[in-house]
Amino acid sequence: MRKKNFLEDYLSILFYQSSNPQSVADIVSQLKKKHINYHRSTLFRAINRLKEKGLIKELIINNEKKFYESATIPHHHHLICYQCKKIVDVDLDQKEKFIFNLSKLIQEKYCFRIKDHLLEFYGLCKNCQKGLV
Amino acid sequence: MRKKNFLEDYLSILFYQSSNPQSVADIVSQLKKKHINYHRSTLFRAINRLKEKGLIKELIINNEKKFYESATIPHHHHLICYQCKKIVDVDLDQKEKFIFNLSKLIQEKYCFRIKDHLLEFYGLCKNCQKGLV
DNA sequence: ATATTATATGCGACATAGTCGCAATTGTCA
DNA sequence: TGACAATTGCGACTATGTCGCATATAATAT
Repeated sequence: MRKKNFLEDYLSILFYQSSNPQSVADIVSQLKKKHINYHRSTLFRAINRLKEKGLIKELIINNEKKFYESATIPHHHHLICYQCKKIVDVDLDQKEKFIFNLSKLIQEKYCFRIKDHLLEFYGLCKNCQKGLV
Repeated sequence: MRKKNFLEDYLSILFYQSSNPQSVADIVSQLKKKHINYHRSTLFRAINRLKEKGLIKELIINNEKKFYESATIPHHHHLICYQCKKIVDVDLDQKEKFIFNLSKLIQEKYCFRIKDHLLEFYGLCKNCQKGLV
């Protein structure tokens, strides 16, 4: 490693501080507000580097673009609002144990070595429920 | 309804018969093999119509493109192989009850009205496990 | 039988996400 | 200082998906 990368450090902090998963587009607009301009490809590359280094994790929460969050956040799941697209972290102890057991059952039945899983809930957040009444 | 749509019927059958979720790209290449040529936009539109009619369901299983499967298939979950990208349906009774209970807990804790959920497992299928040894 | 009309289609433009190669820049270290 | 490795900008490219417009076509009403 020869050259120090300010952008990576900056993004690390940004991901660390943000409470919701971020897309590259989110990052771009946040940087724009602060008058920090990088070429799109540079941002994609920096984020890929962070991912390769294991500092952030890529999530699958919609099929339009990629979302990332800090890898320091413990494994958790998301509530995704159909209406306002907000993504909220879920934290409930009961989940993990069940998913662990379920994984074991599946490994046996399907001979599939499970490395990771994805559990997301879709619906309407508190705010958007009001809007519909 | 004025004009009968052959493409929709054709796609319905195709989705109904396919055992794995299909992307539009998958559909295109299947049709190409049979020398059936439609413009890309036509296929996208036909698939969207099927989705609106509730005949197929859109899945979120990776963040590159959309996948669809017949809506007649009962709700289930997928095993997705990192290596060969194969998508396998999982069927295990225990899941549903747990997810139902979990949903209830989340509704209470987060005031989030859950309409749908997504549970996918990622890892290595039987075949790709062999390849790695 | 013909006119009407809603729907389906092709074509192409456009938007967005993401990748890649190349050249130029820049920090680090010897 | 000079060499090296990594970062960056730029632009071309691919892929997915949407949309508007003109045209074609099947079903319906007259």
